[in-house]
Amino acid sequence: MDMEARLHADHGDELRLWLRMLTCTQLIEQRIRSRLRERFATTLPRFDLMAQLERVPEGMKMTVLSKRMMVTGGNVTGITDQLEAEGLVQRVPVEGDRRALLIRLTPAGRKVFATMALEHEQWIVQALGGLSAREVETLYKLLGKVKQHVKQSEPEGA
Amino acid sequence: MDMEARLHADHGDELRLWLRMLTCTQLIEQRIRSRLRERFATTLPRFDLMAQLERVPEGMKMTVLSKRMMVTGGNVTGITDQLEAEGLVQRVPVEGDRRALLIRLTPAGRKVFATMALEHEQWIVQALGGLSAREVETLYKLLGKVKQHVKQSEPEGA
DNA sequence: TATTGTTATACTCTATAACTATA
DNA sequence: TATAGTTATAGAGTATAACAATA
Repeated sequence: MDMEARLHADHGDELRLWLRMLTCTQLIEQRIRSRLRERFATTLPRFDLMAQLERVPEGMKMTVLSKRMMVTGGNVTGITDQLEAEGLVQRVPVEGDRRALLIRLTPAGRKVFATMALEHEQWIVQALGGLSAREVETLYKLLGKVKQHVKQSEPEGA
Repeated sequence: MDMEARLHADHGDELRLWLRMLTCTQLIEQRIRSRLRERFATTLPRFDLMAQLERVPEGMKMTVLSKRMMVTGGNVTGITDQLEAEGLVQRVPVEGDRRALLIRLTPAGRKVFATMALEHEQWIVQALGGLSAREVETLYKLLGKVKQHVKQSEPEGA
């Protein structure tokens, strides 16, 4: 085997791994999406936004939320509009910067989210039920490496 | 700790793992999508459809393609229409069943795909470059378990 | 009756870019 | 000038369901 062939030799392994990552994620994600729709008439981005807020009672600025959710700002505005209209989140002025807003869960939003989150967690546990606690940990660590490396090698900007 | 608390005790691990899976996949997927757009003016589903066909020179029926791509039939028709209009795939009648069609890559499509696939593979290798060959293998195996378990516990139908 | 593929539709999610109001 | 958030737009991606032709 010459140098160049060797250079590309086992790249098929990475490709196979990527395709499997995609398949697993899509399988689970599709199920979560349809259950969120059926059970709670909501969507994954809406659930995701609420999940982000749930950890930070004082609220979160749009910019931060946008980065966390990995989508651009306009989208966060749209989802926030929906949830605010339903009384699940509220926009709160930020002292000292009149441009900024904190988005936070309302008490009603917190209650609704708690119900959804409980069931959501069960779906996940069920989906990942084929793994031992040790395997879950191993996967978590290895994907941590992937995440770190990908973020590090970001194509600039982001 | 009582029984019920123990029952739910380490479910947080599964949830954390799921969120990390989602993050990793989205990070890489977003990058792939934007590069496919910039470099080849195409989309992930279009690339995916061609990738499925590339392995099967004689072509693949719409139904099979639909299952492989994990989307419903109407979408496959749409993407196929686009690619056929560009001369990258063709619809071929199936002997013995006049309802069915085989979709296959044209020689032009095969050529175009080869170019894209080469670059695409490099993107993936780059994204997963933080892992050793051994870690790639471990991840692949563990995700294989996940995939198997999820498919097994399918909510019927599919 | 069931299956294959198509059509029509509607909705969610998304990025982009122009815009405003503050800083 | 730069930043925070909004608005407007266009397109990707998807599921659903009714449909025609064939099995």
